[in-house]
Amino acid sequence: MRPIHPKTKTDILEKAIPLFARAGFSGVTMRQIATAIGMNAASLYHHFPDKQTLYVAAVQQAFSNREFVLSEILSMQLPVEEKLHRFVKRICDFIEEEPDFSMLIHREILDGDGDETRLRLIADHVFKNFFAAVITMAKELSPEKDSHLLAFSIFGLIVYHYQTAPVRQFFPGAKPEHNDSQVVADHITDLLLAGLKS
Amino acid sequence: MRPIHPKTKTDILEKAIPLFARAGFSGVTMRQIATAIGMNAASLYHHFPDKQTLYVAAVQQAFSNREFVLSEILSMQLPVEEKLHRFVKRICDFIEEEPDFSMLIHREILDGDGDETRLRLIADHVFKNFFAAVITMAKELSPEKDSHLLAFSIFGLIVYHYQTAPVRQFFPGAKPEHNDSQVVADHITDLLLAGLKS
DNA sequence: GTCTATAAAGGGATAGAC
DNA sequence: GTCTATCCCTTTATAGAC
Repeated sequence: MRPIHPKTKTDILEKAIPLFARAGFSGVTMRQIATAIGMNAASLYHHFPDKQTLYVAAVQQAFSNREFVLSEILSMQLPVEEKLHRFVKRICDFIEEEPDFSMLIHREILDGDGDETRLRLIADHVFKNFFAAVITMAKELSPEKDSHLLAFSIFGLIVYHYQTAPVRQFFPGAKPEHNDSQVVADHITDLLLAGLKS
Repeated sequence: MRPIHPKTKTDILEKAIPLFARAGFSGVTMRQIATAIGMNAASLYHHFPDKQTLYVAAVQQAFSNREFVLSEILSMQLPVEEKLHRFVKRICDFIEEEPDFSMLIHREILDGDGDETRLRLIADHVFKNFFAAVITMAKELSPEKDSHLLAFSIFGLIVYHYQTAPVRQFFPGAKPEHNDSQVVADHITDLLLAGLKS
């Protein structure tokens, strides 16, 4: 007589996450979610009172258990240059492995503009650990700079590259290897360490 | 007996742009657009055959006549450091002045993933001139680097900062002046020129 | 060129059988 | 816990008067 409810509920959310990530709240219907799971739309209402609640639960589900290990890299006994490189590479790999997660954050920042609750969810659940790690990393490299601006600059360099990946292919100089995390991480690390004048 | 049609059609698009920018295609109804203009929803169908056509026209309208002058800065007789700074500042100011435009690009890259036509529209109409200017700038500063990666890195540094503005306030170290284009441009220029080790 | 009225379809949500 | 059936409202889109 074990409860099997938790699994079912989580199954729904896991199937809903990629749908919401790709089309947004108003771009996905309850019928589409139900079809993706292989159940009837009415059955969703047994697990969630309404679409909004299901959506918020899906976002929270997507944002939980993603506290991946940047701190591990920070505590390594390595030159800071090597640390930074591993650090950037780790974030690149994560974004490549979890495209739905990245798209959902991207979309939440866009759609949640003005909704403090939604934005705080991202800030607290998603970025908090990332951010703390980047701050630590940045201070080790450049203690006198504004760490807030610097942390978002480092994130931006990485994230924007993947955000624009679908459209980058149409620009001059685009190469297949520009989507290789090793190449991207090398480029970003080099730029961060030495700047344009290197 | 002058034709007043063009004006009316453009008026509709100009009112629709901010709505689509903030809520996306499926987040905006024909009634909302009509209300924003002060006309009946049915009347919209006199100007556009359907919602999809109106949307595409709105995006094209938003993306046209935005060829702002970066080339002017490039041709100035100034030290490259000063050029870069003006260049970055110019882009920051533009994003601040045209938040709808920036949000619409942001949203189109997200939603248009996989749709080659929509992505090409962005590539050709919006970024083409930006991109060419950044390439020129980057090559002047750092001819041996990969100019494609570099151009997107420079864009990314600037754009990501504004993208995350609504959520940045919830992070440690956030200050009001982080939303001042002068402060942002100074930070980014410094980082690009000298890197973290400065 | 804009309106009212309305058709036709879609989508959120509920009732109740199993 | 899932299904069928259905309600009801919204939305896209059309028809036709003015």
